[in-house]
Amino acid sequence: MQQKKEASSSSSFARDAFAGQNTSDRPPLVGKEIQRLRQEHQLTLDELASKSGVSKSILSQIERDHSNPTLSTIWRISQALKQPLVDMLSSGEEKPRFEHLKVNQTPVVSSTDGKFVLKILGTLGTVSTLQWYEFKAEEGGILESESHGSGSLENLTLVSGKLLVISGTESRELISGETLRF
Amino acid sequence: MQQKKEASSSSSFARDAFAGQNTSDRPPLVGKEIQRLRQEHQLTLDELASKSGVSKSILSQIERDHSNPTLSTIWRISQALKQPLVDMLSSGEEKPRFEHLKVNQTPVVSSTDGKFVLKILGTLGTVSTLQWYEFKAEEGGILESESHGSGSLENLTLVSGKLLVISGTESRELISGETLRF
DNA sequence: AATTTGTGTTCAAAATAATGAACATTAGTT
DNA sequence: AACTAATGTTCATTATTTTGAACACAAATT
Repeated sequence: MQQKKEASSSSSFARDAFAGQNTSDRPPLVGKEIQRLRQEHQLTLDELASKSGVSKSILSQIERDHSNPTLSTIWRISQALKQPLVDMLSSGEEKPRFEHLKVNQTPVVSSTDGKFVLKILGTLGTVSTLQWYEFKAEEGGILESESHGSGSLENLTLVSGKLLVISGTESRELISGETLRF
Repeated sequence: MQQKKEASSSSSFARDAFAGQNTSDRPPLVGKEIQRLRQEHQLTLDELASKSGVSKSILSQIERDHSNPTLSTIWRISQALKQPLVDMLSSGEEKPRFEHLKVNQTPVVSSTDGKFVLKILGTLGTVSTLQWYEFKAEEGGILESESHGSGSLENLTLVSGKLLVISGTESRELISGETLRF
């Protein structure tokens, strides 16, 4: 065998699931992330356990990275937290770099009648496929937008008021505070 | 226990790793994808086994979805195939055209003193590394957040008011309409 | 055709992930 | 403080993943 973890002396599971590996070779540590998500959803271990069908004892261990979960386990947890599975696999530490856009540096597009304002809040540096807008409209304001390309995904959150969104043949009406992804 | 797979009659592993689950609740089937990648790299099971440190027997089972791999196992395979772990899991993920979050379905975190409210507006399906929040605070409200993972980038736009952002040792003060990326 | 060689599958044993119950710990009440 | 309720951790057991060796099968070589 390639690289064997030392046999545990007496307890039935390894104290640290990934004890013998160095930092760069280590599988993603999902514990912190899962715990964060669970707490954001205001769930206890018991509640998440019954929602996900995963026992709370193993949830506890996974959150503290004392166990090396199975794909189906991670999946069931992600389902219960309504979180794409992939999201839980990012971890590590961050090295923040600031980029501060002042008000007058923010590009603005507005209609001739002034019924709406679209602020281009930016494209994220590394993720060039992501764009970020603020959109304000007066009563009856209409914005017709080009298709943003096949496979593009829009995430629209309405801060206040009412909004009718039409995409192709489908349409939805949003009220204040709702989010539409399409 | 929630839902038990029937005990296998004699062999030591389940015939189908996810036998008892219906289609929509099924964890992503990584087998096909792994097999495809292995063949693209022109590796035999033996070769991938020695590259990844995962035994060829389990590789065989995983490729045919007869086993439910562990996170570290998937990780070691993805490393050997020089493939982002995430790509092997995303194949089975589904993404509805519209996803409409009603106000009361939006998870909310609020401080005990009620001085701030954080809404989890969602994670974009395809760009799974993106999360989206709405944050409201009263005068003096403080939110302390965990690290969001290595290489993560935050894009914060202040709709109104004033906000002091502290990350590690650095800090910035924002006024209404400004955007901070870090 | 028989033999070797390469490749994938199955077997029995070992390691460990998952479970439910008991225990520990914290927070809230009397 | 003592008691209770709520939440998280550890324990003993069970279920299943993982392993290395043996097996089966196919393709190539003699």
